[in-house]
Amino acid sequence: MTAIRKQTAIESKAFQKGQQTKATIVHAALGLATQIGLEGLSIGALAEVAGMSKSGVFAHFGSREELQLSVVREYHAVFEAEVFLPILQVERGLPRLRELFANWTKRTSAEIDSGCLYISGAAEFDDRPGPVRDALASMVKTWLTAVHRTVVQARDEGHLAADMDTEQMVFELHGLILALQYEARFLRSSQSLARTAQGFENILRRYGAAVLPTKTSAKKRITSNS
Amino acid sequence: MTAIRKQTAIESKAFQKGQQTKATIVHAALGLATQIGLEGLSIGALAEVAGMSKSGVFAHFGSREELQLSVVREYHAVFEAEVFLPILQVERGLPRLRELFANWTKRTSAEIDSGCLYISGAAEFDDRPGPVRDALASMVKTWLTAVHRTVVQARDEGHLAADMDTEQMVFELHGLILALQYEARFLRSSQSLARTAQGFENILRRYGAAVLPTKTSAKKRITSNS
DNA sequence: TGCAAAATAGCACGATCGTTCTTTTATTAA
DNA sequence: TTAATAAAAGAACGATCGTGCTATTTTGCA
Repeated sequence: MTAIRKQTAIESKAFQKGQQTKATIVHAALGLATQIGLEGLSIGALAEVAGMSKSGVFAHFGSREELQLSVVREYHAVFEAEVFLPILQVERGLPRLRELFANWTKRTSAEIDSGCLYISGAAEFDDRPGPVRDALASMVKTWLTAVHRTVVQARDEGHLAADMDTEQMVFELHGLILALQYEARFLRSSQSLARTAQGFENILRRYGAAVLPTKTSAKKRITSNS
Repeated sequence: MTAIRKQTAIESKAFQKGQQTKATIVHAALGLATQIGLEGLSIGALAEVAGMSKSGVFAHFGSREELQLSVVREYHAVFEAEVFLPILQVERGLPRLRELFANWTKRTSAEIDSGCLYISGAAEFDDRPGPVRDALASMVKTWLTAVHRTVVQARDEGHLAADMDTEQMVFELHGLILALQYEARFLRSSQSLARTAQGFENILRRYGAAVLPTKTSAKKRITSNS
């Protein structure tokens, strides 16, 4: 039974306890970072909430910057799994665009307790060059590109005006999300969610969405529309 | 001549050297805070750029928090003088609203080198209760109220649709500014300024601005319009 | 010019920061 | 079960943080 296993330490999954606790640490670090910011994230405080020693935490990353990068990557994975991947199940065009914005809104507003790292990180690192800033900007651009692609698809499906400015629409959608985060999270305004939804409808109307199906009836009405 | 002056130290402007250097310190602190954030602002670094000792700087405020509050108040004064006060010279209605947004945009985009404290501060203090957060939120609300008042005036002048949602319009305008700051300052996008201007025109059109006078011809055309 | 008070500097404190090194504990493979 | 190795802890470092205390310098008025 023991002789059967011939795998070396390199090709095996051996010594994987570290990876597991590292994942736990990164998860805790993301929670801290979304509350007090990536710059406010300290190894000492992280060790305390993780129930470990400072050096124990530190050994997993080798530097504070690498810890920050791990947190950014973790947030990217969470954001992708929660906002982006689900919309691929919805048919292209306006339905998918609606689903995208709904998820995006949900993520931003649900984060009244946790905060959006893409937004707080931008404020913290817009004057701080380095790998963390690069990673953040790269991931945000990736996401905005995905948003743009979804808009283009909606236009190509005939759900938006053919001569519309797709990048302009992405810019305005982004503004709605940022205003939602700002007014809901910082100003504690309770109406931000409704204003965001209304703003989305206003933008859709302007960019030539002939039919404005509701989220529930979107899929069937659009297919019979194109 | 000397006997005439009977003022005490309290009612006189005597010993005002301190006020002067304090103003210099706050000005330098504002420069630092807009670059590295209110939380990143340290007394040691501030003393260095001010050419003073740490304790010399500290004595003017008594605490770090009071220093942060002074910086916030200073930014409020700068913002008011630069963005708000000038628009009062322009006649009420759409012309003033245009001027307001132009100044706001200018302030945000010109701050590609200095940063907007209302935005970075919101990201830093949305989860940090205390006097600094309260001061920031209060001043932002004051400004947004002024924006709303300007919108209401434009509607009452007949320059916007009578049944429009004024608060919704302020929300969307705010979103444009936030998107401008985000994409210009963090993502280094060169097109943000044009997108912001285009977004403003789109919003104006949606909220029923019948005539869309250019900035230069705004004043005369509007008076003959109402 | 001299005197009082304000303004600034100097110094030191406890705390926390990121990081390095050494030692101990936990885990895995043989 | 034992040897090898990963994982975690412990301790200490230089630096910087905010802040208090005590001198020293500068300022403003008589």
